[in-house]
Formats: sequence, structure tokens, C-alpha cells
Amino acid sequence: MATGRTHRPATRSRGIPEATVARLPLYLRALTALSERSVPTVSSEELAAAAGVNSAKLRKDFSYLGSYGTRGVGYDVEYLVYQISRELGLTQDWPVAIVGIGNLGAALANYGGFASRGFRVAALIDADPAMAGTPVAGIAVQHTDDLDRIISENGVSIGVITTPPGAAQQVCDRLVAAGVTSILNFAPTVLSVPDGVDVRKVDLSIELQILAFHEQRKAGEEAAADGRAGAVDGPDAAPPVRATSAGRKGPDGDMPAVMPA
Amino acid sequence: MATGRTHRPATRSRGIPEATVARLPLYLRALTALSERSVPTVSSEELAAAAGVNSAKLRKDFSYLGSYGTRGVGYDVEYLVYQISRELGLTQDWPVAIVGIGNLGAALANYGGFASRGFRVAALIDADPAMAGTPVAGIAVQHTDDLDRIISENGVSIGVITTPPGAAQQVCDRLVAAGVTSILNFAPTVLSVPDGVDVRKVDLSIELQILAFHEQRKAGEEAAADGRAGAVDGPDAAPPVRATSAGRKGPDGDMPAVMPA
DNA sequence: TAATGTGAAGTTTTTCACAGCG
DNA sequence: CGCTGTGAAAAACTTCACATTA
Repeated sequence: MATGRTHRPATRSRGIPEATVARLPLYLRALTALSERSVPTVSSEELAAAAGVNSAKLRKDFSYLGSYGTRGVGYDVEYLVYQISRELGLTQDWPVAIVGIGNLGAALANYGGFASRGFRVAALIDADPAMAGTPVAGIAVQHTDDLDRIISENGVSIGVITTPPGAAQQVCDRLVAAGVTSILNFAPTVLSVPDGVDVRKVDLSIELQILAFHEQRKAGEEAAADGRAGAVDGPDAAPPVRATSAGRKGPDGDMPAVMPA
Repeated sequence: MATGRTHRPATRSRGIPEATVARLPLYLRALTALSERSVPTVSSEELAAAAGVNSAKLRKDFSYLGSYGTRGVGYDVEYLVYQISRELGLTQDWPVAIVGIGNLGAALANYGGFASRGFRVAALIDADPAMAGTPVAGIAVQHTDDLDRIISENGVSIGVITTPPGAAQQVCDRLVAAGVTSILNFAPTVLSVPDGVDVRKVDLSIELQILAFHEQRKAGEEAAADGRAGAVDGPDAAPPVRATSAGRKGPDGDMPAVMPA
């Protein structure tokens, strides 16, 4: 889902697949848990189970990082923790700014596991003047007017947007102008950013809709298994009538009002 | 990221690719915005721009749903909104239960756009007896002891877990036992569920780590562009020393303490 | 011998490019 | 003519299966 960055490094040597990158944090978490239990080594099978992936995939993923395992034995937990941390850039601390200190912004500021590994909440920013100075999670909220200064003074390169959707693009633009090159967007908006800026989004509503899709399928299958009753449809709102001519060929369940048969 | 469901429908007729399903909510959101502005039709190019994808992908996605466009014209906005809503199962209302009413759970309960389309917060559940009865977002929090009853009485099939990580698996098990078949997990834990139950996860920390990875790359490229200075490494914490013998072949940046050259 | 590391095969997803239709 | 719908090609990702090695 990251935006921008079309170019690939010429050498292609260090090209770790995006899908692999997305799983490294998962492995790291599982490894950290093992490390805390002082487990010295782990096999791909065990680690894969802990991370919720299959072992072939895990081994392939690790193969992009290098040969960090020992045949017949497995992986050294501490060693792997370090290597993955380094690969992810977590051996340094990233100052993060959260913009939009409403319910969600405050919840994130208070989120513990946040600061734990590699990240530090460097600033909380909100557009409401009344909030300025109020401490949230022990950090005083600052006003949007100072956004530019706050970002540069703290060397923030990662911004988190938790504003209402209407403000998100504007905040994004200001963050980028101030030097932020990675954005985590919680607002339900598509952000447009210049090349070289990465955006990732977290969207409750999208996730629920994806679940609803599968949930609906399950209901349908159940009905089918029950002996093919009518298609599950629930209490439909009256559907809009098609503006132009009829004759669509949806695979099934065309708009009731226009349905031929 | 969904778990379970290995089997494909025999016919393969209604097999909408998962990648497409994940984008339908995006299209729906863009279309809803157009609908509110009373825009009657939209081309794949315009809609794709609004949704932040490329137009070929969008057309391909829509082709799995059916032929809903008009050549030379584009797509009828209202019609598409209805078709996608139906496909996603949003023509019915899904009662959702949120378990774990801390900062995040409360923030989600208060999240407006939530209830707006297809979903309704049917219950808030927490393990803290002191919270029972407290209204959050206008809904009284109920105690975990009654989870089973709450789920069945409300016909909840989608559960949202916002508990601390330690409680997540247990809560998950109870939800599943009570009849929930789709789970949105905000706890930083890998949930294991029986076949037929879908899990999606939202993980702040993972998203930040992925951003950090790319951020690090950018810093590295900058340095390279500056005339190949030393590899960017930042203020490293002292890395752990490898337990067993040396001789690893990481592509670069092996563990400093063991580095040969 | 047990488990890694990896070519090769298989699957899914994206992109291309253009035929076909309104 | 403009834009959709879609085969076909390309790319990305996953899985298989086994040679390799500590």
C-alpha cells in the first residue's frame, strides 16, 4: 500500500520483497517473546507457528536477509532479533509526531508497545487551541501553527495522522513540507503525496467491510448447504433505479427493480 | 491476512480475488463521496484517481463483479454504489461487539464513520467489573462474564478485540465459542482460530516498522548519493554476541562485534 | 540426521494493450 | 470517438521438494 518510489535500486542486490518486509515485524515479535523466555534457538517450524505463517515462507523470507540459521539446529534467537531489528532500522530511535489528538490520537499516544521498540512519541499536535498545553500521555499537546518548527526541531521523519478526514490531506501536505517522508494515516482518506514519501493506512472501516464480505459468503454457503433456499439478502434498503437503459449482466443479483427474470 | 477457509467454491464462478475484495471498500468510499456531490457518472480514470489506484486495475476489479459500465461513458455512480455495497454485504446491518474498552476500544466505539455504513456497535464488553454499566459512546459497558449471552442475543458475528495482548487469545476463543466467525484484532498477538473463522489484524507497531524500513533505505540512498560515505547506522545499541561460531554471510552489516573486516 | 537454504513449479496479482461497444 | 472489458504477458508471491551442510 505504500505510495511513491517507483525506482528500484540498480543492483537489485538488497531488494527485499515488500511482502517479506511486511512479515519481518511479525517474526521480530515472536522472536522477542522467545528471547524474553531465554529460549536460545528456534527452528523455522516453531518460529513460523509462533508467527502464524508457514515454515517454507519464513525460510524464504530469511534467505533474503542472508544465511542466519544453522542446518540441523535452527536459528539463534538473539542473533536473529538483532539482524531483523537492524534490517528494519530499529537499532536507531525514530521520533514520531502524532497529529490530531482526539480519541484515537490520545489512545495511540498512550499505547505502550509503541515506544517500546524503536519509536518515541516526540510530539503531539492538534488544531484546537484549547488543547495546547494539555498533557496527554505525559506530553504537552502543541498547536498546529507550530507544526513546521516542531517537526524540524525534533527531527521527525515519521508522522501519524489521526485527524478527521477533512483535515488529513492538509495536515499531510504540511508534514511533507516540513520534512516528513513517512506517514501512517488513520483518517479514512486517500492521501496524495509526492514521490519519495511513503504512506501506509490503517482503516477500521475497510477491514470491517472485508470481513463482512466473507461473512456474507459464509451465510450464503450455509444456506446452500441447507438445501438451496433463496439467496441470502437481508433487509434490503430500496435500491436506486438505474439511470440509463437496462440489460446489465451482473453474475447474479442484479438490481431488483431492473431484474429481467 | 485472513485465516482459515482453504476450500474454493467448486464452480469458481463467484471467485472474486482477495486483492480485489480488499479494494472494493476503497472504491465504495470514493463513489459515496461522488454520490454526495450528485455526480452522475464517473470514468475508470477519474474513479481510480480518487481511490488511489491505477485505472486498469480498477477496471479489472470491476470486471469480476460484472459489466457495470457503459463504454464511451463510464460508470453510473449510484448503480455502482449499490452493486459494490451488495457485493460487500453492506445492504444488511452487521451488529459488532467490541471487547476491551480501554483507550482504543473507547475510541473505536466513538468512531462515527463506523456505524455509518453497514455496521452497528451492538455491545461493549470489558473484563473490569468497575466499568460495567458505565456508558461509553452512549452504550453501557457489559461484563465479560456475560459475553456468551451478549453475543447470541445480539446475533453478533463480527467481533473486535481491543484488549491487552495477554487477554486476546482467550477473548478470541470465547467469541468463537459464542458464535463469532469474523474477528478484527487490534491486539499485537497472533490469534489462532478454527477453520471457517476469519481474522484480520490492525497493528500500529507493524505499520511503523514497515515505514521505518523504508525510511532507513531513504537515508541510505541519500548517503550513497552524497558520494558513498560509510553505511548509515545511527547510534547502535551494543549488539548481542553470536553464541556459536562465526562465518555468517549476511549481505552486509554483519554483527559488528564479529565483523571480520 | 535434522533442519536450513533455494532452484523450480505453481499461484495470484498487476500491467499492458487493444478489440469491441455505445 | 472515448472508454470499458479482457485476453495475454509480466511481475510478485507462495509453495514444493530436495540437495546441502553443520
